[in-house]
Amino acid sequence: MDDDAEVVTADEAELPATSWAVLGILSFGEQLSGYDIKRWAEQSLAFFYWAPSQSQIYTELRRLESHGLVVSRVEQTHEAKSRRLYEITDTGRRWMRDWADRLEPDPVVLKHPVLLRVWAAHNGDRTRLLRVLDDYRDEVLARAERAEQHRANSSAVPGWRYSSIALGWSTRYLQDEAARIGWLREQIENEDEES
Amino acid sequence: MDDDAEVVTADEAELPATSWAVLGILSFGEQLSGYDIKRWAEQSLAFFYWAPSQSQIYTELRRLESHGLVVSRVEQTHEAKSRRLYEITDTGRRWMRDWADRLEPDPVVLKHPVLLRVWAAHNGDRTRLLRVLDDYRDEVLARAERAEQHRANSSAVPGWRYSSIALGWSTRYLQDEAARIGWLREQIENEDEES
DNA sequence: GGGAGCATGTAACGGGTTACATGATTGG
DNA sequence: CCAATCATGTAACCCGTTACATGCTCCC
Repeated sequence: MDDDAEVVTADEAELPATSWAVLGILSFGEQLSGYDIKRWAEQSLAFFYWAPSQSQIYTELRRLESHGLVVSRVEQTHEAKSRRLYEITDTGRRWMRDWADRLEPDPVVLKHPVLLRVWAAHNGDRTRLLRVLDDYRDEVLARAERAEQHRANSSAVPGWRYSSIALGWSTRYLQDEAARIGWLREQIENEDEES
Repeated sequence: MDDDAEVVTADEAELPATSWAVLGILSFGEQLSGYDIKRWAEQSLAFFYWAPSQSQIYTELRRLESHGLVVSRVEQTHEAKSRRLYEITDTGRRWMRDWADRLEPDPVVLKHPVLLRVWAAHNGDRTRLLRVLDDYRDEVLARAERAEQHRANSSAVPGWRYSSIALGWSTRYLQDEAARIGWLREQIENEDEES
Protein backbone atom coordinates (compact mmCIF):
# COMPACT_ATOMS: atom_id res chain seq x y z
CA MET A 1 0.00 0.00 0.00
CA ASP A 2 1.68 3.11 -1.20
CA ASP A 3 0.60 6.25 0.56
CA ASP A 4 0.71 8.89 -2.11
CA ALA A 5 -2.55 10.03 -0.61
CA GLU A 6 -0.66 12.18 1.85
CA VAL A 7 2.60 13.19 0.27
CA VAL A 8 3.27 14.50 -3.19
CA THR A 9 6.09 12.51 -4.71
CA ALA A 10 9.23 14.22 -5.88
CA ASP A 11 8.47 13.85 -9.55
CA GLU A 12 5.45 16.11 -9.46
CA ALA A 13 7.68 18.73 -10.98
CA GLU A 14 7.99 16.50 -14.02
CA LEU A 15 4.71 17.48 -15.56
CA PRO A 16 5.09 19.42 -18.79
CA ALA A 17 4.01 23.05 -18.77
CA THR A 18 0.78 22.42 -20.62
CA SER A 19 -0.28 19.88 -18.03
CA TRP A 20 -0.04 22.49 -15.32
CA ALA A 21 -2.00 24.92 -17.38
CA VAL A 22 -4.79 22.42 -17.97
CA LEU A 23 -4.81 21.30 -14.36
CA GLY A 24 -4.85 24.96 -13.40
CA ILE A 25 -8.01 25.52 -15.38
CA LEU A 26 -9.64 22.55 -13.69
CA SER A 27 -8.52 23.87 -10.30
CA PHE A 28 -11.25 26.49 -10.59
CA GLY A 29 -13.54 23.62 -9.72
CA GLU A 30 -15.77 23.19 -12.72
CA GLN A 31 -16.41 20.06 -14.71
CA LEU A 32 -15.17 20.67 -18.20
CA SER A 33 -14.71 18.87 -21.49
CA GLY A 34 -11.53 19.16 -23.53
CA TYR A 35 -13.42 21.49 -25.78
CA ASP A 36 -14.47 23.72 -22.88
CA ILE A 37 -10.89 23.86 -21.68
CA LYS A 38 -9.71 25.01 -25.06
CA ARG A 39 -12.11 27.95 -25.04
CA TRP A 40 -11.32 28.79 -21.45
CA ALA A 41 -7.66 28.88 -22.32
CA GLU A 42 -8.29 31.23 -25.20
CA GLN A 43 -10.08 33.66 -22.95
CA SER A 44 -7.53 33.86 -20.18
CA LEU A 45 -4.36 31.80 -20.52
CA ALA A 46 -3.78 32.98 -24.06
CA PHE A 47 -3.15 36.53 -22.83
CA PHE A 48 -0.16 35.80 -20.64
CA TYR A 49 0.70 32.21 -21.34
CA TRP A 50 -0.35 30.47 -24.49
CA ALA A 51 -3.21 28.51 -25.95
CA PRO A 52 -2.27 24.87 -26.51
CA SER A 53 -3.66 23.15 -29.57
CA GLN A 54 -6.84 21.17 -29.27
CA SER A 55 -5.17 17.81 -29.69
CA GLN A 56 -2.57 18.65 -27.09
CA ILE A 57 -5.23 19.36 -24.51
CA TYR A 58 -6.70 15.91 -24.94
CA THR A 59 -3.25 14.42 -24.60
CA GLU A 60 -2.64 16.31 -21.36
CA LEU A 61 -6.03 15.32 -19.96
CA ARG A 62 -5.20 11.67 -20.50
CA ARG A 63 -1.84 12.22 -18.87
CA LEU A 64 -3.41 13.95 -15.87
CA GLU A 65 -5.93 11.16 -15.51
CA SER A 66 -3.21 8.53 -15.61
CA HIS A 67 -1.58 10.34 -12.68
CA GLY A 68 -4.88 10.40 -10.82
CA LEU A 69 -4.98 14.20 -10.78
CA VAL A 70 -8.29 14.35 -12.58
CA VAL A 71 -11.21 12.01 -13.10
CA SER A 72 -13.56 11.87 -16.03
CA ARG A 73 -17.08 10.71 -16.66
CA VAL A 74 -19.04 10.55 -19.84
CA GLU A 75 -22.02 12.82 -20.08
CA GLN A 76 -24.74 11.56 -22.39
CA THR A 77 -26.36 14.70 -23.75
CA HIS A 78 -28.38 12.92 -26.39
CA GLU A 79 -28.65 9.33 -27.48
CA ALA A 80 -25.91 9.48 -30.07
CA LYS A 81 -23.87 12.27 -28.61
CA SER A 82 -21.64 12.37 -25.61
CA ARG A 83 -18.80 14.32 -24.13
CA ARG A 84 -16.24 13.48 -21.53
CA LEU A 85 -16.19 15.78 -18.53
CA TYR A 86 -13.09 16.15 -16.41
CA GLU A 87 -12.85 17.18 -12.79
CA ILE A 88 -9.89 17.73 -10.51
CA THR A 89 -9.30 15.25 -7.68
CA ASP A 90 -7.97 15.83 -4.18
CA THR A 91 -4.60 14.59 -5.35
CA GLY A 92 -4.78 17.09 -8.19
CA ARG A 93 -5.48 19.90 -5.75
CA ARG A 94 -2.53 18.83 -3.64
CA TRP A 95 -0.25 18.92 -6.65
CA MET A 96 -1.55 22.35 -7.59
CA ARG A 97 -0.94 23.65 -4.09
CA ASP A 98 2.54 22.26 -4.17
CA TRP A 99 3.17 23.74 -7.58
CA ALA A 100 1.97 27.15 -6.46
CA ASP A 101 4.18 27.17 -3.40
CA ARG A 102 7.36 25.71 -4.77
CA LEU A 103 9.87 28.41 -5.58
CA GLU A 104 11.33 29.26 -8.95
CA PRO A 105 8.78 29.34 -11.67
CA ASP A 106 10.15 28.53 -15.11
CA PRO A 107 11.86 31.40 -16.90
CA VAL A 108 9.67 33.79 -18.83
CA VAL A 109 9.77 33.18 -22.55
CA LEU A 110 9.49 36.11 -24.91
CA LYS A 111 9.88 35.46 -28.60
CA HIS A 112 9.26 38.70 -30.42
CA PRO A 113 9.53 38.32 -34.21
CA VAL A 114 8.63 41.98 -34.70
CA LEU A 115 11.64 43.07 -32.68
CA LEU A 116 13.73 40.57 -34.58
CA ARG A 117 12.75 42.51 -37.68
CA VAL A 118 13.78 45.77 -36.13
CA TRP A 119 17.06 44.33 -34.97
CA ALA A 120 17.86 43.10 -38.48
CA ALA A 121 16.25 46.01 -40.28
CA HIS A 122 19.46 46.89 -42.11
CA ASN A 123 18.47 44.11 -44.51
CA GLY A 124 15.18 45.60 -45.58
CA ASP A 125 13.18 48.65 -46.43
CA ARG A 126 12.46 51.15 -43.69
CA THR A 127 9.04 52.17 -44.94
CA ARG A 128 7.89 48.58 -44.90
CA LEU A 129 9.26 48.15 -41.43
CA LEU A 130 7.23 51.10 -40.24
CA ARG A 131 4.13 49.59 -41.78
CA VAL A 132 4.79 46.32 -39.99
CA LEU A 133 5.05 48.26 -36.74
CA ASP A 134 1.80 50.12 -37.35
CA ASP A 135 -0.04 46.92 -38.11
CA TYR A 136 1.36 45.31 -35.03
CA ARG A 137 0.38 48.26 -32.88
CA ASP A 138 -3.23 48.07 -34.08
CA GLU A 139 -3.29 44.38 -33.38
CA VAL A 140 -1.92 44.91 -29.89
CA LEU A 141 -4.52 47.53 -29.06
CA ALA A 142 -7.29 45.27 -30.30
CA ARG A 143 -5.95 42.54 -28.07
CA ALA A 144 -5.81 44.95 -25.15
CA GLU A 145 -9.50 45.63 -25.56
CA ARG A 146 -10.36 41.97 -25.61
CA ALA A 147 -8.25 41.39 -22.51
CA GLU A 148 -10.06 44.20 -20.74
CA GLN A 149 -13.41 42.73 -21.69
CA HIS A 150 -12.51 39.35 -20.29
CA ARG A 151 -11.16 41.02 -17.18
CA ALA A 152 -14.40 42.92 -16.67
CA ASN A 153 -16.42 39.77 -17.20
CA SER A 154 -14.43 37.80 -14.69
CA SER A 155 -14.11 40.52 -12.06
CA ALA A 156 -17.60 39.88 -10.74
CA VAL A 157 -17.28 36.13 -10.35
CA PRO A 158 -16.31 35.05 -6.85
CA GLY A 159 -13.23 32.86 -6.85
CA TRP A 160 -11.91 34.50 -9.99
CA ARG A 161 -10.18 37.37 -8.25
CA TYR A 162 -6.68 36.30 -9.17
CA SER A 163 -7.77 35.42 -12.65
CA SER A 164 -9.11 38.90 -13.19
CA ILE A 165 -5.96 40.43 -11.71
CA ALA A 166 -3.94 38.45 -14.25
CA LEU A 167 -6.16 39.75 -17.03
CA GLY A 168 -5.73 43.26 -15.67
CA TRP A 169 -2.02 42.72 -15.93
CA SER A 170 -2.47 41.59 -19.53
CA THR A 171 -4.41 44.72 -20.40
CA ARG A 172 -1.64 46.86 -18.99
CA TYR A 173 0.97 44.75 -20.69
CA LEU A 174 -0.62 45.31 -24.06
CA GLN A 175 -1.09 49.02 -23.49
CA ASP A 176 2.56 49.35 -22.49
CA GLU A 177 3.49 47.36 -25.55
CA ALA A 178 1.56 49.71 -27.82
CA ALA A 179 3.31 52.68 -26.22
CA ARG A 180 6.69 51.05 -26.73
CA ILE A 181 5.93 50.53 -30.39
CA GLY A 182 5.20 54.23 -30.63
CA TRP A 183 8.59 54.90 -29.10
CA LEU A 184 10.20 52.47 -31.54
CA ARG A 185 8.59 54.26 -34.44
CA GLU A 186 10.10 57.55 -33.36
CA GLN A 187 13.53 56.06 -32.98
CA ILE A 188 13.38 54.62 -36.45
CA GLU A 189 12.03 57.75 -38.06
CA ASN A 190 14.73 59.92 -36.51
CA GLU A 191 17.28 57.30 -37.36
CA ASP A 192 19.42 59.34 -39.73
CA GLU A 193 19.35 62.57 -37.74
CA GLU A 194 21.43 61.26 -34.89
CA SER A 195 25.19 60.98 -34.91
CA MET B 1 20.37 25.12 -65.15
CA ASP B 2 18.21 26.46 -62.39
CA ASP B 3 18.40 30.17 -61.88
CA ASP B 4 17.96 30.64 -58.17
CA ALA B 5 20.73 33.19 -58.48
CA GLU B 6 18.20 35.88 -59.27
CA VAL B 7 14.94 34.93 -57.66
CA VAL B 8 14.29 33.68 -54.18
CA THR B 9 12.22 30.54 -54.44
CA ALA B 10 8.87 30.30 -52.76
CA ASP B 11 10.03 27.97 -50.02
CA GLU B 12 12.38 30.49 -48.47
CA ALA B 13 9.71 30.98 -45.87
CA GLU B 14 10.26 27.40 -44.84
CA LEU B 15 13.32 28.05 -42.73
CA PRO B 16 12.73 27.47 -39.02
CA ALA B 17 12.86 30.49 -36.75
CA THR B 18 16.30 29.74 -35.41
CA SER B 19 17.72 29.66 -38.90
CA TRP B 20 16.57 33.21 -39.49
CA ALA B 21 18.03 34.31 -36.22
CA VAL B 22 21.41 32.79 -37.02
CA LEU B 23 21.38 34.12 -40.57
CA GLY B 24 20.40 37.48 -39.12
CA ILE B 25 23.49 37.51 -36.94
CA LEU B 26 25.65 36.72 -39.94
CA SER B 27 23.92 39.47 -41.91
CA PHE B 28 25.91 41.97 -39.86
CA GLY B 29 28.76 40.93 -42.10
CA GLU B 30 31.30 39.38 -39.80
CA GLN B 31 32.88 35.96 -40.08
CA LEU B 32 31.87 34.00 -37.05
CA SER B 33 32.18 30.55 -35.57
CA GLY B 34 29.24 28.72 -34.05
CA TYR B 35 30.66 29.60 -30.69
CA ASP B 36 30.84 33.31 -31.55
CA ILE B 37 27.24 33.21 -32.71
CA LYS B 38 26.14 31.73 -29.43
CA ARG B 39 27.71 34.58 -27.47
CA TRP B 40 26.39 37.17 -29.87
CA ALA B 41 22.91 35.76 -29.43
CA GLU B 42 23.20 35.95 -25.68
CA GLN B 43 24.08 39.61 -25.80
CA SER B 44 21.32 40.78 -28.09
CA LEU B 45 18.84 38.21 -29.35
CA ALA B 46 18.29 36.82 -25.89
CA PHE B 47 16.67 40.06 -24.75
CA PHE B 48 13.77 40.08 -27.19
CA TYR B 49 13.93 36.73 -28.89
CA TRP B 50 15.67 33.78 -27.37
CA ALA B 51 19.05 32.15 -27.15
CA PRO B 52 19.15 28.85 -28.99
CA SER B 53 21.19 26.05 -27.51
CA GLN B 54 24.72 25.54 -28.66
CA SER B 55 24.01 22.33 -30.51
CA GLN B 56 21.06 23.86 -32.29
CA ILE B 57 23.21 26.65 -33.68
CA TYR B 58 25.55 24.16 -35.30
CA THR B 59 22.57 22.36 -36.76
CA GLU B 60 21.20 25.57 -38.24
CA LEU B 61 24.58 26.54 -39.65
CA ARG B 62 24.76 23.25 -41.51
CA ARG B 63 21.24 23.78 -42.76
CA LEU B 64 22.04 27.30 -43.95
CA GLU B 65 25.14 26.08 -45.71
CA SER B 66 23.20 23.32 -47.46
CA HIS B 67 20.90 26.03 -48.81
CA GLY B 68 23.88 28.07 -49.97
CA LEU B 69 22.99 30.97 -47.69
CA VAL B 70 26.32 30.86 -45.89
CA VAL B 71 29.77 29.52 -46.68
CA SER B 72 32.34 28.27 -44.26
CA ARG B 73 36.06 27.94 -44.19
CA VAL B 74 38.30 26.38 -41.60
CA GLU B 75 40.60 28.72 -39.80
CA GLN B 76 43.76 27.07 -38.53
CA THR B 77 44.63 29.01 -35.41
CA HIS B 78 47.32 26.60 -34.33
CA GLU B 79 48.56 23.31 -35.63
CA ALA B 80 46.18 21.14 -33.70
CA LYS B 81 43.37 23.60 -33.30
CA SER B 82 40.90 24.93 -35.76
CA ARG B 83 37.55 26.56 -35.94
CA ARG B 84 35.02 26.84 -38.72
CA LEU B 85 34.11 30.38 -39.67
CA TYR B 86 30.83 31.13 -41.39
CA GLU B 87 30.01 34.03 -43.64
CA ILE B 88 26.80 35.07 -45.36
CA THR B 89 26.61 34.75 -49.15
CA ASP B 90 24.84 36.96 -51.68
CA THR B 91 22.03 34.46 -51.78
CA GLY B 92 21.84 34.66 -48.01
CA ARG B 93 21.57 38.45 -48.18
CA ARG B 94 18.80 38.14 -50.74
CA TRP B 95 16.88 35.81 -48.49
CA MET B 96 17.34 38.16 -45.56
CA ARG B 97 16.09 41.11 -47.59
CA ASP B 98 13.12 39.11 -48.66
CA TRP B 99 12.44 37.99 -45.11
CA ALA B 100 12.64 41.56 -43.85
CA ASP B 101 10.21 42.85 -46.45
CA ARG B 102 7.66 40.10 -46.53
CA LEU B 103 4.63 41.00 -44.47
CA GLU B 104 3.32 39.26 -41.41
CA PRO B 105 6.01 38.31 -38.97
CA ASP B 106 5.20 35.27 -36.85
CA PRO B 107 2.99 35.93 -33.85
CA VAL B 108 4.66 37.12 -30.69
CA VAL B 109 5.05 34.40 -28.10
CA LEU B 110 4.79 35.26 -24.44
CA LYS B 111 4.91 32.45 -21.94
CA HIS B 112 4.83 33.96 -18.51
CA PRO B 113 4.99 31.33 -15.76
CA VAL B 114 4.94 34.02 -13.07
CA LEU B 115 1.61 35.29 -14.29
CA LEU B 116 0.40 31.73 -14.49
CA ARG B 117 1.10 31.57 -10.77
CA VAL B 118 -0.86 34.70 -10.12
CA TRP B 119 -3.75 33.48 -12.22
CA ALA B 120 -3.90 30.21 -10.26
CA ALA B 121 -2.95 31.75 -6.91
CA HIS B 122 -6.12 30.49 -5.24
CA ASN B 123 -4.25 27.19 -4.92
CA GLY B 124 -1.38 28.50 -2.86
CA ASP B 125 -0.16 30.80 -0.17
CA ARG B 126 -0.33 34.53 -0.77
CA THR B 127 2.83 35.40 1.15
CA ARG B 128 4.85 33.03 -0.96
CA LEU B 129 3.33 34.44 -4.09
CA LEU B 130 4.44 37.91 -3.05
CA ARG B 131 7.95 36.63 -2.47
CA VAL B 132 8.00 35.08 -5.92
CA LEU B 133 6.96 38.44 -7.34
CA ASP B 134 9.67 40.30 -5.44
CA ASP B 135 12.34 37.90 -6.62
CA TYR B 136 11.12 38.16 -10.15
CA ARG B 137 11.13 41.94 -9.99
CA ASP B 138 14.77 42.01 -8.83
CA GLU B 139 15.70 39.67 -11.62
CA VAL B 140 13.95 41.83 -14.18
CA LEU B 141 15.72 44.97 -13.02
CA ALA B 142 19.07 43.21 -13.16
CA ARG B 143 18.28 42.15 -16.71
CA ALA B 144 17.29 45.70 -17.57
CA GLU B 145 20.70 46.90 -16.51
CA ARG B 146 22.44 44.34 -18.63
CA ALA B 147 20.30 45.22 -21.61
CA GLU B 148 21.17 48.88 -21.14
CA GLN B 149 24.85 48.06 -20.99
CA HIS B 150 24.72 46.12 -24.23
CA ARG B 151 22.72 48.93 -25.80
CA ALA B 152 25.31 51.49 -24.77
CA ASN B 153 28.11 49.32 -26.09
CA SER B 154 26.46 48.84 -29.45
CA SER B 155 25.23 52.38 -29.90
CA ALA B 156 28.64 53.60 -31.03
CA VAL B 157 29.24 50.93 -33.64
CA PRO B 158 28.28 51.98 -37.15
CA GLY B 159 25.85 49.55 -38.75
CA TRP B 160 24.46 48.54 -35.38
CA ARG B 161 21.90 51.31 -35.17
CA TYR B 162 18.90 49.04 -35.41
CA SER B 163 20.47 46.56 -33.10
CA SER B 164 20.93 49.21 -30.42
CA ILE B 165 17.38 50.43 -30.95
CA ALA B 166 16.18 46.90 -30.32
CA LEU B 167 18.21 46.77 -27.13
CA GLY B 168 16.79 50.13 -26.12
CA TRP B 169 13.37 48.61 -26.57
CA SER B 170 14.43 45.70 -24.34
CA THR B 171 15.57 48.03 -21.60
CA ARG B 172 12.22 49.80 -21.66
CA TYR B 173 10.40 46.52 -21.83
CA LEU B 174 12.09 45.31 -18.67
CA GLN B 175 11.55 48.58 -16.84
CA ASP B 176 7.87 48.49 -17.75
CA GLU B 177 7.74 44.90 -16.61
CA ALA B 178 9.19 45.82 -13.22
CA ALA B 179 6.61 48.58 -12.85
CA ARG B 180 3.82 46.17 -13.73
CA ILE B 181 4.99 43.76 -11.07
CA GLY B 182 4.76 46.59 -8.59
CA TRP B 183 1.19 47.15 -9.68
CA LEU B 184 0.48 43.45 -9.37
CA ARG B 185 1.82 43.44 -5.85
CA GLU B 186 -0.57 46.20 -4.85
CA GLN B 187 -3.52 44.43 -6.37
CA ILE B 188 -2.71 41.29 -4.48
CA GLU B 189 -2.07 43.01 -1.18
CA ASN B 190 -5.35 44.88 -1.33
CA GLU B 191 -7.05 41.76 -2.49
CA ASP B 192 -9.46 41.31 0.40
CA GLU B 193 -10.37 44.96 0.81
CA GLU B 194 -12.31 45.20 -2.40
CA SER B 195 -15.88 44.07 -2.87
C1' DG C 1 48.87 21.04 -12.72
C1' DG C 2 44.36 22.21 -13.21
C1' DG C 3 40.32 24.86 -14.06
C1' DA C 4 38.00 28.08 -17.09
C1' DG C 5 36.95 29.09 -21.48
C1' DC C 6 37.19 27.77 -26.51
C1' DA C 7 35.22 24.80 -29.93
C1' DT C 8 32.43 21.24 -32.22
C1' DG C 9 29.70 17.97 -32.40
C1' DT C 10 26.35 13.26 -31.57
C1' DA C 11 22.32 10.84 -29.69
C1' DA C 12 18.13 10.33 -27.41
C1' DC C 13 14.16 12.25 -26.37
C1' DG C 14 9.78 14.71 -26.14
C1' DG C 15 6.64 18.35 -26.30
C1' DG C 16 3.78 20.38 -29.27
C1' DT C 17 2.14 21.38 -34.00
C1' DT C 18 -0.41 20.64 -38.29
C1' DA C 19 -3.24 17.93 -40.96
C1' DC C 20 -6.56 14.72 -41.21
C1' DA C 21 -10.73 11.89 -39.97
C1' DT C 22 -15.27 11.50 -38.18
C1' DG C 23 -19.71 12.57 -36.94
C1' DA C 24 -23.37 14.94 -34.30
C1' DT C 25 -26.23 19.27 -33.43
C1' DT C 26 -27.94 23.90 -34.19
C1' DG C 27 -29.61 27.78 -36.63
C1' DG C 28 -30.35 30.60 -40.63
C1' DC D 1 -30.09 21.96 -46.59
C1' DC D 2 -25.84 23.65 -45.56
C1' DA D 3 -22.53 25.96 -42.85
C1' DA D 4 -20.84 26.70 -38.37
C1' DT D 5 -19.98 24.90 -34.14
C1' DC D 6 -19.56 21.09 -30.96
C1' DA D 7 -16.61 17.26 -29.85
C1' DT D 8 -12.86 13.87 -29.84
C1' DG D 9 -9.27 11.94 -31.42
C1' DT D 10 -4.98 9.74 -34.56
C1' DA D 11 -0.61 10.08 -37.17
C1' DA D 12 3.30 12.17 -38.92
C1' DC D 13 6.56 15.21 -38.14
C1' DC D 14 10.25 18.22 -36.38
C1' DC D 15 12.17 21.75 -33.71
C1' DG D 16 14.80 22.27 -30.02
C1' DT D 17 16.52 20.58 -25.58
C1' DT D 18 19.52 18.03 -22.45
C1' DA D 19 23.18 15.12 -21.72
C1' DC D 20 27.21 13.49 -23.17
C1' DA D 21 31.83 13.19 -25.54
C1' DT D 22 36.11 15.13 -26.91
C1' DG D 23 40.07 17.82 -26.89
C1' DC D 24 42.32 22.12 -27.25
C1' DT D 25 44.58 26.55 -25.10
C1' DC D 26 45.34 30.07 -21.84
C1' DC D 27 46.44 31.62 -17.53
C1' DC D 28 47.03 31.43 -12.56
